[in-house]
Amino acid sequence: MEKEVTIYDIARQVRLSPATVSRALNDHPAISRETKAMVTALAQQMGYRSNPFATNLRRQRTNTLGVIVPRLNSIFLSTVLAGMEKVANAASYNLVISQSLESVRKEVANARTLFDSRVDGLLVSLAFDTDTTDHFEAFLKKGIPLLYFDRVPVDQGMAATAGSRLSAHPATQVVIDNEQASYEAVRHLIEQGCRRVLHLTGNLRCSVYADRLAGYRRALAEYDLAFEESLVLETDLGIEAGHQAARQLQAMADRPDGVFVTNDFSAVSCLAELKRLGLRVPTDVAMVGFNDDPITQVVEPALTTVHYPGELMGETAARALIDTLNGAPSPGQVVIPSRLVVRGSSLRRV
Amino acid sequence: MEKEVTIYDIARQVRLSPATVSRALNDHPAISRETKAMVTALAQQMGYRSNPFATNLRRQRTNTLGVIVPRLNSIFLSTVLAGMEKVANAASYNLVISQSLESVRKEVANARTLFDSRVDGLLVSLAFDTDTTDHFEAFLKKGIPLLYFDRVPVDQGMAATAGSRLSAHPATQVVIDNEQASYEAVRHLIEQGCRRVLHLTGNLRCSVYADRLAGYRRALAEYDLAFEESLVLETDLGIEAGHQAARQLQAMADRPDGVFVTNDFSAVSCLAELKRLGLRVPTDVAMVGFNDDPITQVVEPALTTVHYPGELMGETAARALIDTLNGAPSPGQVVIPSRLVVRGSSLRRV
DNA sequence: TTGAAAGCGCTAACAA
DNA sequence: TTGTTAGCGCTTTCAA
Repeated sequence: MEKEVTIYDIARQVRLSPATVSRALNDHPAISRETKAMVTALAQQMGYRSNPFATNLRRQRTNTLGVIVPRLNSIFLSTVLAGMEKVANAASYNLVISQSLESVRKEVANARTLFDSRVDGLLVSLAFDTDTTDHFEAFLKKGIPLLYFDRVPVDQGMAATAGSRLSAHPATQVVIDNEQASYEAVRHLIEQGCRRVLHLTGNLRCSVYADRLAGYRRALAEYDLAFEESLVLETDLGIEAGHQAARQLQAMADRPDGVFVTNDFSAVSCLAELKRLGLRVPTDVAMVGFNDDPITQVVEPALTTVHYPGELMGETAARALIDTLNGAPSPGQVVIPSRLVVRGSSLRRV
Repeated sequence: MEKEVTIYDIARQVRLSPATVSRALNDHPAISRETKAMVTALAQQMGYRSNPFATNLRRQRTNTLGVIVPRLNSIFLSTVLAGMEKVANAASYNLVISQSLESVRKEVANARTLFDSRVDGLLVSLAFDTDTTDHFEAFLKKGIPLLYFDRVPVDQGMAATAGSRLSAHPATQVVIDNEQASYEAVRHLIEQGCRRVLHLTGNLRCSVYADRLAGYRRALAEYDLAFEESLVLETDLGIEAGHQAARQLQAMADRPDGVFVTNDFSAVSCLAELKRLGLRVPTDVAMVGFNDDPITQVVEPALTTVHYPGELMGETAARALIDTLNGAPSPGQVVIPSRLVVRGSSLRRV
């Protein structure tokens, strides 16, 4: 374990003060070309590496962004993270990632940890059961920029803020227009001839699912179709939820002829079970999923779904946060485009 | 932006020295109960939070583990990361995660960044085309523990070290026995009556794929089946690779009756294409995948695969690294159990 | 263009 | 059981 080289060591060698070395290394304008060249070369040669703790201690910033996601092992979230990492890395920020495992308790703890480790900014997608943002107040109080992405606080969902462009809450948010995307998905099913559309979804306290339900209702209303409480299945969107939904659907007296699932994985498992039960997709039941998970393209029939650009969302969120850190004003709410991708599972009219 | 509370502020209030406050806060044995209680209470009340940079600068450690993975948006890797995060978090370590995007160049850059940010330890799964570990030498030289998981340096794969329990390289590694897992998968196909088994795999310079090929060969040899170069397809294991493999298989003169794919996603896309081409699975072609991705259970027929416990691997790796940091000797090579999960895609004899 | 000096907040050896 | 003191490595104000 060798001794670390410091700017003092370099200073001694070049017979300059540590201050000058520091300036030279930081490309300070007041330092002469030659000095800079000399110092840089020597630093390189001596294997110098700056000590970020000393720097951070001095500068009072960390060049680190905190991230809290519900889970790491989801293809959507890891794609978002990949986008964030790309942008953060390019701007020489590190990402400290933690997962709430869909529990507010853990989310609160994570927030606390990240606050204590003094991240320069925070990127958050909320847990299933988070219904308050009190645990993020500390960041706002300290002026640490906070950005919500995808699952934002409920009172900030698209449906809630529609009409009032500005949210009272000072945090930036990056979302897709879940209400509209859902509306289009359901409208598509109706246009394919569906009259009873089952809606298999997640926790409705979550902004994304609440907004999607709103879009579902809007589409029904527009086509004068009655909204039925019993056609909305609130589940954990797991593999089992899909199977069960299929069985429920089949058992219904007035059998639905369309299913809109807010998650591809669940949709695919529902589709598989429907086929097993002898129902034809899309003939008997047309289906639309959500996310455009790669899985949609390997099932038979391929699943119609809402394309949801995870990587772009991650990039956008990271970029927005870093911009804020650099003094730009908060962009408020950024809406990432999404679109319906029509495939075999919903195409009935040829 | 309020002023931060420091131990000096607390010290002033309780009329003690900063050193005592520091000790009290760190639960130092030499400090009296009452003092501790008093200090802790006041700290809490004043909204004190320790400054990790000062601490790190002083202690010369960061309580941070670096992670380099090929990609973030893979269900397997994000599951591994989830496991790591859980363990690290519990031991109050932060994870700084970066992705190499399967490129050595980026991997080298990431290693450099993490080295400079002085992580206490490093967890690495190598990129596709990494064939040297020179860029990690700096860590070893500085005595920073290094642990490889899943994709380890080639000269350290199971096949290479079989027999010689100890590797010359000082880095710990956490892997599954790819050679054995692959052997069992192929043996299973053979026992189901397959005589020509196509092997769709990834970059053979990667330890995992090289080892799996070795297992494939061993199984063939054991049953006196000839090894044919042309039956090994080295691809990027993407969705297209699966499709293409299916088409190639169909076009072969002496058509293979089994396929062993080293990745479920690719396997599933191959399966879908085989069905499209009119081949029956498992009757005409029996299939086995690798990873036990949830996707395997929603396809028809369900895919036989090698269960590969990502979360456990992540937990084990993080724990091993942290143990090393706490002075435990390196466990050398840790082998995580894996097992063949037989499902419909390979079951021919009833 | 460069240097001196102070200080960021904390910990630990040594002393009491 | 507590205090004194020095210093981790860096940046920055002020002065030259």
